[in-house]
Formats: sequence, structure tokens, C-alpha cells
Amino acid sequence: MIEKLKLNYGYLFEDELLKEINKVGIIKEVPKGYKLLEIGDYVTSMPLLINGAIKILRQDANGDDLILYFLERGDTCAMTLECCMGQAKSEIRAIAETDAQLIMIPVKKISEWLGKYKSWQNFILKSYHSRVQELLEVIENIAFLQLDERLLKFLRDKAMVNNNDIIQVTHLKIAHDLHTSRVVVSRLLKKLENQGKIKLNRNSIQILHL
DNA sequence: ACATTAAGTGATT
DNA sequence: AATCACTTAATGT
Repeated sequence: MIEKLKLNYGYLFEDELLKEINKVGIIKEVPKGYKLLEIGDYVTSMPLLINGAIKILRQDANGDDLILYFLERGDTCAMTLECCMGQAKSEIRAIAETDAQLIMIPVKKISEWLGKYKSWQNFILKSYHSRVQELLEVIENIAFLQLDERLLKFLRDKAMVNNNDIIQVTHLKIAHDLHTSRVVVSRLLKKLENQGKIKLNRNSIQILHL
């Protein structure tokens, strides 16, 4: 595991910290679609993403999903940080977007290392910062962007985290993630195709220029 | 050949 | 932008 750590986080953390992570961290490999965290779960460990991508969803009172953002390599879940401070339950749902490898770190280590390692402090602050930024973006998108722009952003993000300009997804699933109806997605996708931005196929969509 | 699931379309609110 | 009702197309058994 130490090799994987060095490879992905070596440039971020000093050797001492890497050794500590190696000692208490647990490697976890999950397949695509695996539910890492459900709403209401207690958070006991914090994930460091080695590879793959995680989809973070918020759920409303009716049980309808809405995608917030994707996590990628080098990211951690800001929600976990939130929870370790206040022992709170998760407000979000996390699902593996692709097959993924994570290192799970016990929550109590987070604050312990905060005082001990400068690099850890930086890392936590930085990921918190970028997550807040991302959330602001999400709010902006929902409040001000038309659905077709949200859709395009969603497709681009999805293409990015999958490292593939061909996205394997149905219109119905997109509709769920964006919290709209399948018919609307189909029509907007059709529009985007006519604009030459994407290519539609059954069960997959190709992004033409990223 | 038939059933099932995905996608396209017009009309209505 | 959402929903309904319906059609067409693709895919699995």
C-alpha cells in the first residue's frame, strides 16, 4: 500500500505522515455502482481516493436524487470532515461512479494529524476549500443555469471522470441524476446532437468536443 | 416471433 | 419544463 500512497499522495505528504497512513489506513476496492455511504449512516472513516471516481448525491424529502459533484483521485469527501467534527450522520449518498480504490482512515486520526502535520493541514483545508467552491457552483447551476447547460456540464464531468468521451448511460438515468424527466432529457440531448456537440446512440452518448 | 426496454414526438398544462 | 399518451427502434430470449 505504501507504494500506492507514494504514487498518489507522495507529493502532498511528508514521509512520516505517509508511514502513519500506511499503518492505520485500510485499502478498500469497490466495484462500479457500489454504495459507499448512505444518507443517515454514521461516518467512521475518511476516504482517500487512489483511483476511480465517486458520485455524490443529495436527496430531497421525496427521496429524489440530485447529483452534487464527482470526486476524483486525490480528493477526499468534505462531508466526512464535517462529520468528524460533530459526530453527525451523513447528509449525502456516495456511489462509486467507476471501479475505485480508496484508503480508509479512521475519523479520529483526522484531528490528531491536523496538529501534527503541516501537509495534512494543507490538504484538509484545500479539499474543504475546493468542495465549498464546488458547492457554490452547484447552487449557481441550479439557480441560474438552464437545464440544457446543466446537462452539458453533467455530460462533460461524467466523460472526464471516466476518461472516456463515450458515456454509457441511458436518458432515464441522466434524468434521475439531474432530477428531471426522461422526456426532457431526450429532447435536450436531441438538441445538443443537432448542435453537433454530442452523438447519440442507444445506451451511450459520445461527447464530440470536450 | 415475441416481450422488454430505450428513445422519439405531439399535445397539453 | 413537466406530464401524458403513444410510436418507433433496438435488444434479449
